[in-house]
Amino acid sequence: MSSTSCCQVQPPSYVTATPILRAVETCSTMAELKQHHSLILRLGLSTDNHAMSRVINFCSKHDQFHYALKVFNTIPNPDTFLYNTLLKSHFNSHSQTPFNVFLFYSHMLEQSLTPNSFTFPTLIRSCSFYKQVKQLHAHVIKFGFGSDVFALNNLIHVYFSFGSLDDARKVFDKMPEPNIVSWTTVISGYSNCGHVDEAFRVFELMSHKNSASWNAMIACFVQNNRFKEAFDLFKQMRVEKVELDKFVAASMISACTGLGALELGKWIHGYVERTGIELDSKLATTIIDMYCKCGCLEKALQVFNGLPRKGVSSWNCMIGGLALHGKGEDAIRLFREMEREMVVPDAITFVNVLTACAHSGLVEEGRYYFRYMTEVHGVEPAKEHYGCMVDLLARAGRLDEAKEVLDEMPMSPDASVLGALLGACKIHGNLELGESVGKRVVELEPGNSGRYVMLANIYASCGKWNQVAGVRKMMDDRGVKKEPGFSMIEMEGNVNEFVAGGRDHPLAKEIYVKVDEMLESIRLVGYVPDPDGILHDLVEEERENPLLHHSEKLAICYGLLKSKRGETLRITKNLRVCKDCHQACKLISKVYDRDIIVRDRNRFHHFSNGECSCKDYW
DNA sequence: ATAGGGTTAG
Repeated sequence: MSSTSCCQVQPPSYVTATPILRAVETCSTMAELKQHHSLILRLGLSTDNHAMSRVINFCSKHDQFHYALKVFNTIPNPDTFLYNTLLKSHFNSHSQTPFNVFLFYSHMLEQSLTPNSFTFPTLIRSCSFYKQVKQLHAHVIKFGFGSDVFALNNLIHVYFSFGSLDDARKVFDKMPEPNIVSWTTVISGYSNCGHVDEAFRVFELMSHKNSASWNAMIACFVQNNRFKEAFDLFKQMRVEKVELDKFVAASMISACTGLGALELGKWIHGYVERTGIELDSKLATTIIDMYCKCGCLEKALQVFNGLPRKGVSSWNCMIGGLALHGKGEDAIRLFREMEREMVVPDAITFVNVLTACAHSGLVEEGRYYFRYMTEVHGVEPAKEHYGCMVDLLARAGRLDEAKEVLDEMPMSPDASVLGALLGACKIHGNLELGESVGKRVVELEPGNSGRYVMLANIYASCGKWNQVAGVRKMMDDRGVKKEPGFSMIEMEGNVNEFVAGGRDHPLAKEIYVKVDEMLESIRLVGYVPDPDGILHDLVEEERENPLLHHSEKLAICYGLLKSKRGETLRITKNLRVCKDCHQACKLISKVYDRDIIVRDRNRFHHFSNGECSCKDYW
């Protein structure tokens, strides 16, 4: 037998390396991986691209970009695959390690490596400038991926995210064979840019839809506050027997949150439990938020307490929910518990803690946590935190101190910060400051009708009627329409909407009879219409029905008609409840012996036995 | 032999 030694063939590394590479897959921690890594090096595989890509890929899955980069830099001849793997690792990571994706890509080209079909999707999604997208688009074509759906879908996505609808649409329209992902990307692209109707046109053109497509459209309606249409689409989806997955569940629960539709929200939550849909942290947060914002704190706490693992967002959400209900002390207690459980609070946590203080009049506590946030947790105050402090102080009547915070904040105050001060000026009757702040706010947000209304209110409360008229004229000249106020109440699975003086409801006649009866019975216990809510006078259709037929009163009467004694009425209002209705609600709760929970734009009012949970502090 | 796109929180 002749010896084979002269032509001994080394088996390819992937044959010999298989066991160790498979071992890499079974690692569960980085420490384990590092051991395997050193074993790989000892086996002489340090130049084996395949082995190294497995290692890098593992780092990628464990958000260890830093280590991935270190490994990459030791590889003598990385191939396209390795470049792709590292790009992906960077894209997935939250690491702060400085890394220039585009430099890396050009380096790859300099090594005479050609990008393949896996290169562009990641690269395109890593763009931070519009120009980069344009350049990469050219490369996609140049390297022959002009018909590659993966590359093109990513281009569509990124063009939309830079607000370039035309570029995105052009790519989509020219695609030879767009797939379901392309269509869905276009729908959510339009959605994020607020083009709901265009999104819907595209949706209707789709011949094959799956859960993701339905969800994209439902989410589109939800994100653009068109909850009713989200509900309708959901019904249709159920008829067509499309799977209700966790994404659709989450979107619909948000829709319920938007409308205050507790019953449907409960049903979907029940569905999630029945069908064993995985309750991940996002879905859990959505559910908790729904219960909080639909006025059911007990249920929210129950879900929250039942979570096996609570992430920051779950804590944030629950703390925010308590704040919304004016339960400042409870919110602070929960925050303390969060710290004990060693969950690291973030900027949002403190927004919620400070909001809780503001809504409960906990001025000293608010000041304390404002300092605490930076000193103990290293969270630098952002605009929102200053906004909370302004709100906290101003609401408590310390307008001068609020003004100080405003002047001292390092960034320029935006409309929401000034708006907080403005609202407080109204409550505490500081007309001088109110006027100057009001004018600033209007100019900062010239399209926001609420700001004009607030300014007009300030003028009205000191009898400056000429200026009130001036504000109204300014709105007309600029074509700003007051956002119409409406209230909703869910009954027998339907969401009923009411506008002031509206007569569209099928039971309008009975409702108005009930309103008259109700007004009469609260008059007997001292109700006097309070015309202070002059803002409603700014709206044509409300002028005929000042105060007495505000949407919340109509919704309550409908609720009284349709529910049994002792049942709680839950009303959702899109604007803030006015002073007159607030007073009326207190009396109704007493005369009719009903709990009434009103969620307005800012917070909850829980009326019971003649009193409100906000203690008139809102 | 290894990698890929769209949909959900505060």
